[in-house]
Amino acid sequence: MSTSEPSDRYHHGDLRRALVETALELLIEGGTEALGMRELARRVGVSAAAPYRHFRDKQALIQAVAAAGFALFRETVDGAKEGVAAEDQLGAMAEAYVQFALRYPRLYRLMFSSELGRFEDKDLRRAADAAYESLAVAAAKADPDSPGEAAISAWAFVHGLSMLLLDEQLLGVSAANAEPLIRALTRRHAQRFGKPHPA
Amino acid sequence: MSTSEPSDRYHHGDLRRALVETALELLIEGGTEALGMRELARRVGVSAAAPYRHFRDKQALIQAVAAAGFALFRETVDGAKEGVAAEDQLGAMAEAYVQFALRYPRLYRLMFSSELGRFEDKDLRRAADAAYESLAVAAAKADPDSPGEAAISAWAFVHGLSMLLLDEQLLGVSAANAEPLIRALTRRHAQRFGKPHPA
DNA sequence: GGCAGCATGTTAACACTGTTCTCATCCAGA
DNA sequence: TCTGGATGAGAACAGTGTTAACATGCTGCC
Repeated sequence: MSTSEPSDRYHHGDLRRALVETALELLIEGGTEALGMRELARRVGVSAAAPYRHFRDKQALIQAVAAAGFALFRETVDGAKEGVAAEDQLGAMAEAYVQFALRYPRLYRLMFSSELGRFEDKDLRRAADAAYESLAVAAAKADPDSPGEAAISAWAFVHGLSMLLLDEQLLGVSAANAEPLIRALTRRHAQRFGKPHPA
Repeated sequence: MSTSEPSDRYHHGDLRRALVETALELLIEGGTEALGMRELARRVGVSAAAPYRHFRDKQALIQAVAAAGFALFRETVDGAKEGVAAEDQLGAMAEAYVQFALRYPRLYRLMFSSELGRFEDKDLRRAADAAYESLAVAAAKADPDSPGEAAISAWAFVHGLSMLLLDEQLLGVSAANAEPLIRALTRRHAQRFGKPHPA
């Protein structure tokens, strides 16, 4: 909010950061529809053309926002394993993953909605891969026999579950009262894939 | 393509259907960016205002497109279980599910991307639920002990896997050569959740 | 058969958007 | 101190979604 608002100088001082921060707020509140270049410039208190000194495109701006989202995301998921017994870490992280999606639904959607060309923007790609890694290593540790498949499976599961909850596709389960279900499902999944193959 | 193109009359004849069909093509080819009211009208050979006689909004048009997508989706997934042994049906459907997502990535994204207000449009909601059902009953059959959880788990898994493949988030796995992996993962998942609890 | 009414089309306009010019202002280093 | 480059403003352009007012064609009623 009030990181730095000098506001009446000709040069803003740190426009690029201000743009990304405000864009993030705009996105979180109003979704991708509410995130427009002009509206953004208005909020920051700057002319409509100014952002183009810092971002080639609207798309470039969006990529930066998504990258910021991935950083926050990574912190959250990674932090969830602190002080947790090794065998429960995967479950804890999975839970944190889904809860992040539920807390910032529109941001989460943007991060994975992409026609934001995740392939061309290196920063974005790195941020996304980093987030993937933190869950992948936990999954691999839990199922050393087939670490690759375990990672994919875990990631797919939490990602899919998050999307379903966001869409309220799960009959009778609203995002509000979903916590117990999340707990049960993520733990159950982690357990099944965690234990060595059951013969 | 050539269902009916009279083209030079003042009244089109069946504009609504033509709009949805063309919008679907437009979406499949160019993604949600390429799907604009004016461009759509142009393609159909009609004035820019004409679509508004049949759809209140751009959003309403998009909802109709998504509903059509869900219908096609459902046919595909449902059809995959024909002539397959009962115990393999869930796996076959899961495979068909992911392959649909890979064949029509932009359509699939739209169907689940929604800020298309899946809650307000009854037709769309029904179409989506119908698609959900067909996989859910197969999952429930495979794991009668906890049919609810099994359904959610299966759905989440295939949905998440689809999204990951679309994003090329899976390192080294491009959509092109993904088929063996899909086979292995879906079968493995179906099996694990299919067999009654181990231990 | 002729005619009213309604559904469906058109044209013109509005407000808004992303984007790009050109010009103004500030700041940093020679 | 002065100059050049980075960063801002302002005006303009093409394109968009949407609406209002008008035109056309089809259908059912006398």
